[in-house]
Amino acid sequence: MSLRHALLGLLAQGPASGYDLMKLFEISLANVWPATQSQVYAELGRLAEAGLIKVSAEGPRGRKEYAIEEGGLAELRHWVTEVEPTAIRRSDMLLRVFFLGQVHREQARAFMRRRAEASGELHERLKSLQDIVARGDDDLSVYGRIAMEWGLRFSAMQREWAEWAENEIARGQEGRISS
Amino acid sequence: MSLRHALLGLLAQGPASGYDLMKLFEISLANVWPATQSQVYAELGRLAEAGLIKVSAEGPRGRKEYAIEEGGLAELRHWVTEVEPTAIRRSDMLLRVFFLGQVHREQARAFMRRRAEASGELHERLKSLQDIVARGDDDLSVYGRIAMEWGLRFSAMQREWAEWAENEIARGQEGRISS
DNA sequence: ACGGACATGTAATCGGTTACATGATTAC
DNA sequence: GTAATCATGTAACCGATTACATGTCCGT
Repeated sequence: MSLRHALLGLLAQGPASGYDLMKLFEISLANVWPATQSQVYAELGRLAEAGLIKVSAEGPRGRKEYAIEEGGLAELRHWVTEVEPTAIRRSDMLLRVFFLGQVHREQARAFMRRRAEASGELHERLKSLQDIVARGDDDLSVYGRIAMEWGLRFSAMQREWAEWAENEIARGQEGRISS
Repeated sequence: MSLRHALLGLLAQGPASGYDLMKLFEISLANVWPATQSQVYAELGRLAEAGLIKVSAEGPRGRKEYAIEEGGLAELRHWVTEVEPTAIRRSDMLLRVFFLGQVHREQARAFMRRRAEASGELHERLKSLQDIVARGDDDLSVYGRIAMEWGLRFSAMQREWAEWAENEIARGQEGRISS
């Protein structure tokens, strides 16, 4: 139930409407916790009902601005520091790796080559995003930079792994695998 | 809809019952695609109805052994080689990083220290698992090793990142962040 | 005889995705 | 006037989780 905490986290930086929050998701959290519009509005309703946030202002077009309450801040801090992050992570990429024995060895190598390529592209994309992102020493910059660094290291690691793997598969020589 | 392909992948290695498949999940795919018992039985029913697998034998206690069909193999191979793996990955760990500005700097450092620790433990756990896993040159060993290598590199990368991050936070000095 | 493993299923609930639906305000 | 943007909501569906429910076979 992390969408709830993503919303609390954004509201902790200041009041916002559902519409504002959607835009914030798109620019800041899109890569770590994507959310859809229907989801955001529904969860805001639940959060308000639970008393963790409240409608702080109403504007034109039925705009409702929400502000975080003390209970919401407490819940956010508790979740950040005391709830252990999820350990297991589904990966349909690694799932495919397990079944690479079902295709020709050359196809398996092409799979790895493509993975290396995609990771390289991600790495470049993040690097150019990094240049745009604020380089200040405020909280958001410090922690945003730390999250960004994870992405850079991850994409680099995955690219190197895929290249290593392509090579590893080649060592087994050509021909058909199984069947 | 990857559970479907996980099942096809396992059945591609040979016929099995729902019960067998559950055990296979636990030992081999638990870390990349966990599945529950109810899910497995339900999906087997759907796969059989779609003609991608069929009941190949019936045994005691209502045991139904499933075997993969040609259509199932084709679907599996198509999914492995031609369907692009999911790019975005949710991470409630990184989501927490974004909101670390909401807690004391010392708590943020403790968070990173704990992450480094957990990644180190994961790394060790995988290393000992590696020693147990078959070291042959058959398909499953080759590709199992490649997936394992990903885990080793990932956990190492994450540990190094967390240590770097803990340091990075320290550079901003002590005291309260925001609020 | 009995316990543990084998074996299959259903029901309720939840979080997430996609699509649909509607309307108000503002800038040009 | 009108198009873009602002703004909120509902409904159907899907995959995954948790809990419940039931019964059989095998080894000792």
